[in-house]
Formats: sequence, C-alpha cells, structure tokens
Amino acid sequence: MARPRTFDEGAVLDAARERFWTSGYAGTSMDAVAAATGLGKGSLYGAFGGKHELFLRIFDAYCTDVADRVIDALTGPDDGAYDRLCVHIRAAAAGIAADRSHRGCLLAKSAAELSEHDPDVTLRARQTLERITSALADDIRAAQRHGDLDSSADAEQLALLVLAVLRGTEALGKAGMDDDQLASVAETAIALLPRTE
Amino acid sequence: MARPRTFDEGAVLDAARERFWTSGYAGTSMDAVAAATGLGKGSLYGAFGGKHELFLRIFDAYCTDVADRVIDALTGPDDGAYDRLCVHIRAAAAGIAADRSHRGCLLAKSAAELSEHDPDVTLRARQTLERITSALADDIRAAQRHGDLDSSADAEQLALLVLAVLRGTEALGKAGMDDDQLASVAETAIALLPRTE
DNA sequence: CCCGTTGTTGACGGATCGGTCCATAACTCG
DNA sequence: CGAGTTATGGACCGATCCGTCAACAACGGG
Repeated sequence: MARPRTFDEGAVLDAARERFWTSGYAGTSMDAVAAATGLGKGSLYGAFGGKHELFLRIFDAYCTDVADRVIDALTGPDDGAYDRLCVHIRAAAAGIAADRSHRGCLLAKSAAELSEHDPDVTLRARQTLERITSALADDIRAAQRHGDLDSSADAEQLALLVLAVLRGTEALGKAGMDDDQLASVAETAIALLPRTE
Repeated sequence: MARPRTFDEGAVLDAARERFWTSGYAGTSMDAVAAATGLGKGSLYGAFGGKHELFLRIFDAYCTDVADRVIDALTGPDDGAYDRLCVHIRAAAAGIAADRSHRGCLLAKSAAELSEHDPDVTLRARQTLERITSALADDIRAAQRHGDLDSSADAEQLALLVLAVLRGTEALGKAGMDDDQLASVAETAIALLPRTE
C-alpha cells in the first residue's frame, strides 16, 4: 500500500553499531552514521527515531547477543562443565589479547561512557551481566555436581568473582597490557578455583 | 616583566577534570570547561594549548595520583602486608559501591573511550596499571615472607589477578551491580588467595 | 613613566552537531 | 491509471563545536 524500504535493517544496524563501537556515543555523529549506512538522514530518523533510540536499539541487540553466546558456551552436560568454564575464561582472555585495536567490548565501553547519565544503558548492562552471572553459576554448580569443583563453595559468589575477572581482563586489555599478562590472569584465575578436596 | 596570571592553575585543572570525568572527552566542550573554570577561552588555550593537551595533562596527574595512593596504601612492614592487601581490596569494592552516580574511575573511563585512537592515553594507562601491579606484587611478596600467603605462588601473577579483580569490580559497579554483590566479589577474591599451607 | 611582554576577554569563523522538512519516488488498492 | 501512503535524499535550521584573534589590562625594566 506504500513505498517499501530499500535498505536491509539488519545491515544498517550493523554498520551503525560499528561506528558507535569505534567512536563512542558522543563521538559519533548522525551524519557519520548516515554516511556509513548509505541512508539519508530522513530515512534514518524516520526508521529509528533519533540518535538515542538508534543507539539503544543497537545496544540492546548487542547485549542480548553477548549473553546468548556466553550461555551457549557454558551450557551442556555436567561432565564437561569444568572444562567449558576453563575454556571460556581462556578464550575470553585470548580474544581480548587478539583485539590489538583495543576496541574492547561495546557493553563495557558504553557502560563506561554512559551509565552515569543514562539509566537505560545501566539497566541493560546490569541485566546482561546478571544473565552471564547466572550462566556461570549454573555451570559452576554442574561442575560441583560432577565433582570437579569443591561443592562447599558458593556457586553464585564464585560466578561473580569469575565475572569480575573477565571484565577486569577486558579493562586490562584496553589499557594495553601484554598478551601473556592477559593469559596469565586467566590461568591464575583457573588455578585458584576451589577444586574438590 | 609581563602581566601575571590571575588564576590558580591547580584549581583550574581540578574544575576541568571534573567536567571531563563527568561527561567524557568527546562529551565535554571547551566552552563548558571555560564556564566551569571561569576562564575565557583565550586564557584556556594560551595556558594549556588545546583540548587534547589539557586532557592529557589532567589524565597524567590523575594517573600519577591514583598509583601513588595505591602504593602508599600497600607499603609497610611485612607483618601487616596481608592485612593491607585485604583492606585495600575491600576498600576498593566499598568505594565503588559508594559511588552511586556510577561515575567510576577516570582512568578506566578514559581508557575505554580513547585507548583505541589515542596512544598517549593507552601508554599512560598501561604505565599506571604497571605501577599498581608492582605495588601489589611487592605487598604479596611481603605477605609471603611473613608467612601469610603461600610462598610457592608467583607473586607477579597473583598481583595481576588481583588487579583484574579490582578493575573488574569497577566495571561491575558501572553496570549497576548491587553493593553486596560488589562486596561479595571482594570477599571471594580474598578467600581464594593461596594462604600458607 | 613609557615600553615590551604576557594575560584576559569575548566576539568571531568555518565546520559540524542533532534534528526537521519537503519535493520526489515507489508502492498498493480501488 | 489516479489516490493514498510511506520511503528517500538532501537542503536547511539553530545551536554548538574547536580554535583564533584583536583590543585591552597588568606587570617589570629602563
């Protein structure tokens, strides 16, 4: 009944995310987004509302995606739970070390820039970290059931600590720490996990 | 021989730091800095050069200050080393929890925003974290000498892990985690430190 | 007491900001 | 093939961006 869109919404959101990711929220202009996506500004505003709505939409999708991936990586049978945890911690550190541009994680970057003034961002960031904590705790409980981790340890608290180590590794990477230092953090964290007596 | 300055450089830098800290680098205009400091823009540019130079000057001082404070808190006789470490970890978590505005640490915020594009910021951030790591490692070695921490553990690696936990706690705080969750991270980290057998 | 030097101020410039608007295009339905 | 509806692209808006500049102010040396 009306003129159809000529752009792929997903591709536009991808291109816009790259811009926000690289230059931050305040550092990215809507003109730059328009140029990166190929859309005119009218289309951009018509389709997404405005800078803040567009960013929130992108941020939301990113958060969901990140948490989904972690949950996926940590879910499985009890007898692989401990291995999955170790692999995940090592992979996170390796991924951060491989990011030589120090672009880091969009969640962390956005939370750092915006959480003071933007409750929407804070809320989504917290919910995402809670989903990740939950997945970590589930996996830790599985490892405890299977006898790999000390079952007297509090799985929730251990999950929070692992999350802090993961986010801390990210922060260290952004500050330019060496690859082997990042790997060392992962190994030390794994070594300190309370194994079965 | 020439007209003397009428402003206190330290006070101007303090006011400017507050603006950058609150709104980020890209989000802070030089007009805003001028308004916050009370200086005209001409004086601002005349005295500090430009936005980037001004920020680097502020960032430098902040980094030095943060590292100095940590070093001070962790330095002392061997028989208090373990206590100093625990107190510092708890105090860091408590400090982050007390920061209800989620403003966080200027070092972390600036590194997140700028380290991708600004090697000066990355360099200073890394040097600061290295000073802190060094202080942590020294304190850990002191605690090992005094018999509080397992002397078979690698102090440098342990220091890196503690630093990751500290920076991770900061990231969790910025994402709006509860106070007791932050405290839990600190306690769990302390509990997992390898005590003497 | 005047001159050279430096600090101060706010107006100014060209570029860019987020956002709006309108002429035009592309589509469906009658 | 109109009529109605939505998409498109870019000109345009007032505000703001970073940085400059010129007029003026305050000092010390001669």
